[in-house]
Amino acid sequence: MIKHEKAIETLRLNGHRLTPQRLIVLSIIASGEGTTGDGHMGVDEVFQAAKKAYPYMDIATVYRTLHLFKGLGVVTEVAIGDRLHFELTDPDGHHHHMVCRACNGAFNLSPHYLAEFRDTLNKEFGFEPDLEHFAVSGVCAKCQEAGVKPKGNQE
Amino acid sequence: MIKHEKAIETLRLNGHRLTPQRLIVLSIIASGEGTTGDGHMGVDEVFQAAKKAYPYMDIATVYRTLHLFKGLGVVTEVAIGDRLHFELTDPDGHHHHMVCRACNGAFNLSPHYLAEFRDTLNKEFGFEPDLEHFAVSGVCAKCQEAGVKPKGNQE
DNA sequence: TTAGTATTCGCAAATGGTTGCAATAACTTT
DNA sequence: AAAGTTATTGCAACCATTTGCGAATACTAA
Repeated sequence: MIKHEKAIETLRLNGHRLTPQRLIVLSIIASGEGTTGDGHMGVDEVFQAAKKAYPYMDIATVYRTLHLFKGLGVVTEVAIGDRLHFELTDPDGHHHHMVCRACNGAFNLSPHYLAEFRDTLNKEFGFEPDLEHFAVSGVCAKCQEAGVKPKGNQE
Repeated sequence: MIKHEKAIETLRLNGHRLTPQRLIVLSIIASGEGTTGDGHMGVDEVFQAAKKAYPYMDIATVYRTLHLFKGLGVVTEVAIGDRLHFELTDPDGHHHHMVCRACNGAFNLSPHYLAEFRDTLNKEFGFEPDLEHFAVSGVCAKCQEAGVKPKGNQE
């Protein structure tokens, strides 16, 4: 797995130490699909898997590691129903997410759809939006159809 | 203040009880500019002010009340540097926010800039985004100029 | 290969925010 | 005006996440 190696290289190049905890978290995120099967894992999922590999693993270390990876661009954070989820950063072009408030499903959104928006904000206000890791909340087509009652009252 | 009356009417019409706690929170939000002076208040600001008016006030009640108001559209929630802030909903057309990750400033964004984006998501994916209370994180013009180091590493 | 040192870890305590529950109080009905 | 019903409250416990701190450890230089 090349992603792995590259991530490790990134760590070393930035002067971060190569600890077993970090390698474990990395390999879990890299290999793991999570229970949802859509490519990202909840923090607790990562933690549980990590404890299996290394029983002294602490939840604080998991959070710290994930944030480090996020800062290095190795991993992408997605907020799903106010829990944090993480996935390996898509190497061939970032994608964004649409997160359904009814079913908590996360759907990929190509950056192309945001490019215009960014341009406008730049030109109009000189504001540089964080769209690298961007998620829009809403209700997906399936749940609209099914008339599923979303959790967050949005009226 | 007409806003006040209207909000109270909204409460009654939806079958919610008119408790002193709710009236206090409402008047604080309605009158308060907060320490930032940009129209929205942090939860703790609201809580402190509310305790002055009614010493038994509980933080849980403040949260519950603010969420109720939010659900009724009376109040708008803005996440600023991962703290929740609230403001009276702008009666003549919603506005959205650009929140600067460096200085935590919040700038209004007219809905017009999001209309296209919503249309695209609708047509392309059938996804209905929650753009009523929408905030884009980023770095504002002033902070970019000043080269202020933002807190969240976004690389 | 070992000794030095700065980073990282595990732990425990704190954070902002939410929730369950029994007691209270706002509205309804009479 | 009083009694009944149900929403709402205050409290305390809880949640996910963050942080301070001393002990442990990955790297560096010898």
